Amino acid sequence: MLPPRRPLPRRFFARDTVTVARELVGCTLWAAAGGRTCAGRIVESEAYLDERDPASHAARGRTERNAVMFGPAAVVYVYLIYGLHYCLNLVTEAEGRAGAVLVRALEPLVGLESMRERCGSARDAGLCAGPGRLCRALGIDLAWNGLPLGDRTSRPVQPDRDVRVWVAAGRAPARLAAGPRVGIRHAAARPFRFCDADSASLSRRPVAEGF
DNA sequence: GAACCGATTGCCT
DNA sequence: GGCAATCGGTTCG
Repeated sequence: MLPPRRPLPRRFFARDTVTVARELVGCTLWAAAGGRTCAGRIVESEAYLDERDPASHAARGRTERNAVMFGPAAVVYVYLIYGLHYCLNLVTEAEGRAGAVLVRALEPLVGLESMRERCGSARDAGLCAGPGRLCRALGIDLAWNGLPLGDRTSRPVQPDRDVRVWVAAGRAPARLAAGPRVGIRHAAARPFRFCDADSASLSRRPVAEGF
């Protein structure tokens, strides 16, 4: 049985970033590239705020890289990390206030053949377990930055390449875990990471503390 | 400008 | 568990 496909409205994203991050767990992320459509259930997310959040790219104001975080909600923010991986974020909040949710892991649902092809050897449950792996599995790169969410709002990234990405409803987790964000030093205590505690596709296990 | 480090991953011991 | 890969933003001189 196929997962829900109808896109969530922009107003879902134009809210408090922590609320959006929490409610995204269980939703379905769709991504189409080069005529191949993939989807997965979001099982792990993290909230990144504005100047109030030292761990956020927006902590020190607007730059060329983080500009989309300050724009309208329901837009994709993609950036290069460690010089070799991409991270997918979904912009939140009203226009003018920075905010985004990092999508850290998916349970693969649709297009597993394409994911396997892009990722090489990995168990199916681990194809999208981690922000970098997820982008690789779905074919997401810097060219997607600034793309509005939607199943019709495609953008010809290159003459022969057309991409689209959106989020649909899904199956809410039975046990939603919250805890500190992964791999950050500043504001490390804030419980801005959310995940489905029972998923086999997390980037890492929830730590006992705070769950 | 140079040095340092990051919202990561995969391969090494 | 340790560490290299590899680039851009930030900080410091």
